[in-house]
Amino acid sequence: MAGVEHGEGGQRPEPSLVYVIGRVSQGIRRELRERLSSCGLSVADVTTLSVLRGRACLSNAQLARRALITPQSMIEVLGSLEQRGLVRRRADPANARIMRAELTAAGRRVLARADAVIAALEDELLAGVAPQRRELVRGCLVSVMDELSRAHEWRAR
Amino acid sequence: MAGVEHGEGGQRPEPSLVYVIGRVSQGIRRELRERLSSCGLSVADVTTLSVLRGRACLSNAQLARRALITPQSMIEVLGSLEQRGLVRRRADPANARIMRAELTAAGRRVLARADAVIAALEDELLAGVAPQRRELVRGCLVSVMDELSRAHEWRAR
DNA sequence: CTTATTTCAGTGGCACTGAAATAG
DNA sequence: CCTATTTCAGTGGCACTGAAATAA
Repeated sequence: MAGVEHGEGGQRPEPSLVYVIGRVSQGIRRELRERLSSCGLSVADVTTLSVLRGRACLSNAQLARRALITPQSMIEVLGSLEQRGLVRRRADPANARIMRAELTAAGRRVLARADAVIAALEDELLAGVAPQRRELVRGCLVSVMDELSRAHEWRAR
Repeated sequence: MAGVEHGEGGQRPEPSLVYVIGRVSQGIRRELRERLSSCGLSVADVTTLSVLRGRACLSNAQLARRALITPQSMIEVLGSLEQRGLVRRRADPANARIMRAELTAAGRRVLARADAVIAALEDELLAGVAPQRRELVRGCLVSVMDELSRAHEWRAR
């Protein structure tokens, strides 16, 4: 008599969007952590690599703002990625203090493998959502992300 | 010449939904951590309290499954909540091994304060999203959450 | 002098794996 | 025995605050 989790069909109050996102993010991070370990990447690694893709040569501070974490946190992720040869860093010609980062060929390769893992996960998770709705949800979340970026940058001053 | 982050208007590849959720969740967790500290609550605390609301008397294992974390992780959160008198735990009359948890009056009170904080955050974040779309987003994320629950329970065996 | 960036050091929340005891 | 739950112990990823040095 262990898994007695029968419906109890009471009308529960609808959980707010923030609560739902919190739970979803918890689950996704868990799944990603497990599946990405085969690529030798952490969740933070992949986030940073993906931010770096197509927008080469970002500074540590810029990366931190885009990933919504502090510069100090980004330093550690970036240091690990550089050590493994997935990212290359060079001093900005116009400002010797700024270190601009970009993907290496190896970084691009491993990111492509991670993309496949993530695409597979996404297919599973969105099995019950119509394709046109997926794009709509993505758009709304991008809007939320922009709002968060504003709050984050504001707080960083 | 510090914040040179001008548009560079290149057409970047659309970030996948998993990536977007990852960034949004990072930002929301950050905001919540900061704002909830005034209530003396962590993000994990609020998640657990909200799961417990309306579904009184859940076991530690049930709570863990609903919060998409391991029973061991939930033990710590629950222990902290119990110590602070926000949650009460009692042995199940039918199974002395199972400890069923429920909110105390104090727990309900502090959760109400957290709800106000969360509602305010939600209003800010969804400023750019039409009301009818919000419900659509919520519905899709609930669907994703169900899928994650299945994966989580499956892996727990 | 002021501001932005990089970076070192220490701290802490939070989830993890492994393993054990208990109850049905 | 077998399964589910609870719980202790140790580990680790990851983001944090604080503070310092450097460059424009």
